[in-house]
Amino acid sequence: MASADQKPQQKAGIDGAGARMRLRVPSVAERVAEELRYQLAEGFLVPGAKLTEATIAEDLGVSRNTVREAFAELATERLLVRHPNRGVYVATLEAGDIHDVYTVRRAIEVSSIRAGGSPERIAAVRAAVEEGKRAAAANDNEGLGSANQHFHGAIVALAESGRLNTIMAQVLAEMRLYFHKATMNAHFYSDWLKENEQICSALESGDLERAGDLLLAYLNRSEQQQTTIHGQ
Amino acid sequence: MASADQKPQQKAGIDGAGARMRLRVPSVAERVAEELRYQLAEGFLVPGAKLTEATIAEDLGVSRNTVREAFAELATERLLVRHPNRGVYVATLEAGDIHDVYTVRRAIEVSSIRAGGSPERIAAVRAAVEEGKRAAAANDNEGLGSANQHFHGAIVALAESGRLNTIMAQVLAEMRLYFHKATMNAHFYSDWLKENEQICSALESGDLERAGDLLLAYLNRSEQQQTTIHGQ
DNA sequence: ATCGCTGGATTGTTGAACAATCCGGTAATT
DNA sequence: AATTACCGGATTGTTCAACAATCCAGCGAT
Repeated sequence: MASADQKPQQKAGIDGAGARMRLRVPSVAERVAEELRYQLAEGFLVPGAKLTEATIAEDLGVSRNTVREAFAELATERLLVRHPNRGVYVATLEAGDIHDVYTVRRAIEVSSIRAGGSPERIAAVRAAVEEGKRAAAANDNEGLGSANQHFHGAIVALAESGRLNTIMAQVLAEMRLYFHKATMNAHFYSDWLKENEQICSALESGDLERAGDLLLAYLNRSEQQQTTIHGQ
Repeated sequence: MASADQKPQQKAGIDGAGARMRLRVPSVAERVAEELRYQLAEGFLVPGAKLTEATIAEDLGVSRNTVREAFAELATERLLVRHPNRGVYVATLEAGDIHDVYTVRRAIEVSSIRAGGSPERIAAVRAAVEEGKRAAAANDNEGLGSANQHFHGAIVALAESGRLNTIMAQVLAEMRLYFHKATMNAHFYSDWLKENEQICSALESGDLERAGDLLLAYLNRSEQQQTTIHGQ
C-alpha cells in the first residue's frame, strides 16, 4: 500500500491475523466512476458519444460536482476526453492509439513474463488459460474475451507490481472500448487459445525466454489484426 | 512539464498550414494541480504532510471544490494519497514502493531502448548526456539531477508513445518526492555520468542489445542504492 | 488503564448561482 | 450568394454556502 503509517490495529476477538477489516464504502464519486466504467465496457456508451454533466447527474441522482469528479478520474484513465468548455466525450481510438496501446502492452507484458513469478501467480495464468478453454467449449464469446483479458492481466501480475497492475488495468479498459461487438468474429480466438496454452506451458516449464518471445509475437500479430480491422 | 508535445508555434501572418492556434488557457483546477506539483517537486511539501482543503483553497484563492478536483488528479498520479474522511497527504515511498517503481522503469525504459528510435530522438538522448556533463563541470547538483531525469525521459521518448511518456513522467515525478535534500551525495552521480555516456554511444552505434543490458544493469544498481539509503 | 461519551474540526456531497464560452441561426454587409 | 457580425440559448467552469457523515482528542466514569 502506498504510504499508510497505519498503527498496529488491535485485533480483538474475531479478527484473524493481519486481516484488515476493509469495509470501506466507496465514495459517491467513485461509484459514479464505476458505473460509467461499467456502461463503457458494456458498450452502452459508444466511442465519441457526448456526456453532459447535468444529464448524468440527474440520471444517477447525484450532484453535478460529483459527476465532475468522476469525469476527472475517467479522463486521466483516457476513457473519456475533455474538450475544454465543450464537454467530455467517450474516447475514440485512432490508428495511432492502437499502436500506442500495444507499445505499452509489449513493454509491460513481455517484461513481466521474462522475470518469471511465484508458483501461485503462474497458477493464476494457468487458471486463465483453462477459463478460456471452458468458454470456448461453451461457445461463450463474451466469456472468451474476458478470459483473454484475465490471461494477460495474470501475466502482468507475475511482476507483483501494483503500479504495473493498474497501468495494465487501464490499458485493458481502454481496449474494451473497441472490442465491443463488431470485431468479434470467432476465428480470432481459435488462434490465441492454442497460443495462450503454449505461452503458459513455456512459463510453467521455466523457459522464460521462449515464453517472452511467444508473447511478443502474439502481441505484434494482434496489433496488426486490430489495425487492419479498425484503422485504415 | 508533464509531457508536453509543445509544437514550436510560429505565428506566421495569419495561420500556417494545419497549425492549430493552441492558446488553451489551463483551467483553474489544472493550475492548482500544477502549483502543487511544483511545490512537491521543490520539496516545499514534504512526504507525509497533510493538506487540508480549506487551507489550500484560501492560500491559492480558489474554491474548495476546485482544490478537490486538483487533489483527485494528483491522487491518481500517486503524488498524494487519499485517506477517506481523513484527508489527503503527500505520498511517502516505502521500501516496497521503491522496488515497484523500478519495476516499472525497467519495463518501459529497457523496452524503449531495445526498440531503438529515430535519429532525432537519439539526438535528444545525446543532448541529455551533454547536459549532465555541463552540470557536472559547473558543480550544479540540482542541474545534475534534472539532467539525469531528462536522460531517462529521452530514452522512453524513443518509443514515440504518448502513453509511455506520461507513465514515465509520473514515475519521475514520484521519484522527485524523495530525491529532495538528503540522498544527494555527489559520488552517486560520478558513476552514472560515465554510464549514461556508454549507454548513449551504444544506442548511437546501433548496438541496442548492449544498450539495453547496460541500462538494465544501471537500474538494478540504482534500485539497490535507493533501498539501502531509504528503506531499512 | 479501559471504556464510552461529547464537542470540534474536516471531509463528503449537495444545490444554487453566476461568468465564460461555445454553438446555431439570423440579420447585415459586401 | 457568400461572408461577416451579432444575438440568444445551452453547457461548462467556478464559486459559495450549507449540511450530513465521519474522525479525532480530550475528559470523565468505571
